[in-house]
Amino acid sequence: MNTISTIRQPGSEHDVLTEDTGSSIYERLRDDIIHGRVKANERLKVAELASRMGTSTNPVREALQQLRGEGFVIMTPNRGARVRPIDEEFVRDICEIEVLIEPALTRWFVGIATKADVDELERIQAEIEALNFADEMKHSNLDLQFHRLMYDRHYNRHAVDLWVRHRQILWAISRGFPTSLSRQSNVLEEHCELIACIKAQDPEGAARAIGRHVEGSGRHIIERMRARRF
Amino acid sequence: MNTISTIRQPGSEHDVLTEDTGSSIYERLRDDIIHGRVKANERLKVAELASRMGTSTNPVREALQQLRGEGFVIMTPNRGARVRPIDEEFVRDICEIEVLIEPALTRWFVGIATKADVDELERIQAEIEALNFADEMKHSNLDLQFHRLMYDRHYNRHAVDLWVRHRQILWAISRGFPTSLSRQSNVLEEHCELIACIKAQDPEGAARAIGRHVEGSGRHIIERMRARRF
DNA sequence: TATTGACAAAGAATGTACGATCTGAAAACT
DNA sequence: AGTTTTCAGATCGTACATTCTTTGTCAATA
Repeated sequence: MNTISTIRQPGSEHDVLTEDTGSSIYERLRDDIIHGRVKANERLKVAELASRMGTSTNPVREALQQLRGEGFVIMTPNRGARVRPIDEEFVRDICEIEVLIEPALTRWFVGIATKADVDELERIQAEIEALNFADEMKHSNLDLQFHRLMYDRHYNRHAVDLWVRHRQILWAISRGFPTSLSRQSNVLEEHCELIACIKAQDPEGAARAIGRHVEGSGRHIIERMRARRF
Repeated sequence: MNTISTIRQPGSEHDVLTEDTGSSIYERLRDDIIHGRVKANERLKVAELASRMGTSTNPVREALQQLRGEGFVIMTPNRGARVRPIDEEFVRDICEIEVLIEPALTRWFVGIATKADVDELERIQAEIEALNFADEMKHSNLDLQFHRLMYDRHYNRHAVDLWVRHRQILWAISRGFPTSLSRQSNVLEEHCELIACIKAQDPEGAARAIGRHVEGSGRHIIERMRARRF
């Protein structure tokens, strides 16, 4: 039923609390991994992390277990945890999965979208265009609103959760990366095309549009990752 | 609620050593959740679980964190862990995702399959037919071999991991459920159709076949779950 | 002399115990 | 009756013990 948002949402309003409150030692570890601040396959020693985080070992252990469950670290018995590499392949894999899932979610949305929904999508899109990528965080929030409007009511909560998680990862990776001008115009164009298909009650067209959207987004992130290499 | 996890699994095919070491307390908890031996949204108290498992609280805490990462339990700060409900919707959700992913994996396999691969598939299929669902565990292993042959070499490790996890969940749920005769014949037929499409180098046909296979499997599990209700 | 093997010691992960802190609800009070 | 207080129960954090892995040294042999 409504397992609504029992899942934590690190994205929106973080920071500020920061400090060593330990509330986010999981997030700090996750961020370090995603952003590549710890090398791939590097060993994660609990004692070392604990002293760095300013806590004892137990919270670190539990954070590592959670990350293990999410697939970010790989643990072998009596041999500790290692960082799962977050490389271009990882991004490609995630995006390929999303290329399969998001069109399905979108196709369903076309069937249940009301006039109010379309109006709301156009309103958000207008805001996005007005902002014009000036503020990375605001843009991300608007983009999230845009897609959330389509997916949030879907009955397949598991698929939506997967989408949320993948999106968080991709966003964390691409945070700080500048968006190229060509990608900017593509994003706007793809959103508009999507809205047009929804208006026209064209599920297949909408699915294709979102497929291109996801694929383009993934390609852009990978290019940025390659560029950072130097 | 009394003897939740004290039941020994007779056919547990784990390689000797695991036994009651730390990782198995994770498996026991996971099994209890998947099989519905703990009620949905029921609170999981670490001390209680620890005494039942015969260990101290720390291993339990870490197991819970891992389960949290995998989405089986929901944790809120200072308020502990609750069981995420594993119901028909959950199974349906997982299957719908697999209906999207597995055809993609299969489509790719058709492009790289060799004659040796086809021979191996046919050999396994012959074994399955010879066994004819006489031994649930053996059948499951053969079926796993069959699909693993197709997926294991895929470049998208993330998608394959997702498939493995989903398969484990579905298998854990359906373990002990008898397979209806109609489902049995469908399984054999779908496998053969799949092999035929691979031989004929027909990716789309193979994708459709595996799609039906997954969908039929999911429907069968859900029907069995409903039947158990009474 | 160089290589290999055993063995001991350091390092790290896992398990146990206990104290601190928070939550939830019943009991006491105005 | 509604509000506050109190207290048991549970979670979370710290410290320590145990067990396993890894490393480094030294001796024996070719």
